[in-house]
Amino acid sequence: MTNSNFYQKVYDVVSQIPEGNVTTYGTIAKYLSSPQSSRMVGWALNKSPEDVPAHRVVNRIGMLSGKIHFSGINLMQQLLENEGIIVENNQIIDFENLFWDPKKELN
DNA sequence: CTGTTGACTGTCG
DNA sequence: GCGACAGCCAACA
Repeated sequence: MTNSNFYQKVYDVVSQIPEGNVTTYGTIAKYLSSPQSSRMVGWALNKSPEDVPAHRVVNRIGMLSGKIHFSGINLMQQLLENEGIIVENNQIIDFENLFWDPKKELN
């Protein structure tokens, strides 16, 4: 990481999320610098390239808060279910078990 | 340049 | 347990 590009780091971390796992905006923000920048993560993902699996990133309660930004309303849920993640009522089931911590995995 | 908004989170009542 | 308020920073009108 030559330059501390917040956006680039977000893309980098999100891209490394294993299939079938999810994380939260706050966790990524905290891993990068400050938890307050969680909104910036969302903003970054708004402009995120298709290479970034933004559908694996949800809010702290495991709810698909960003699904409305996807082309289809259930596209995000479909993608998650396709990876083996159970989603119901826009909320990830067994979220804590599927949670992926970059600070723990990437160290 | 000023003001509002946003894929969030934590704290307070 | 739930609703409301504040903080943070960047993009957009």
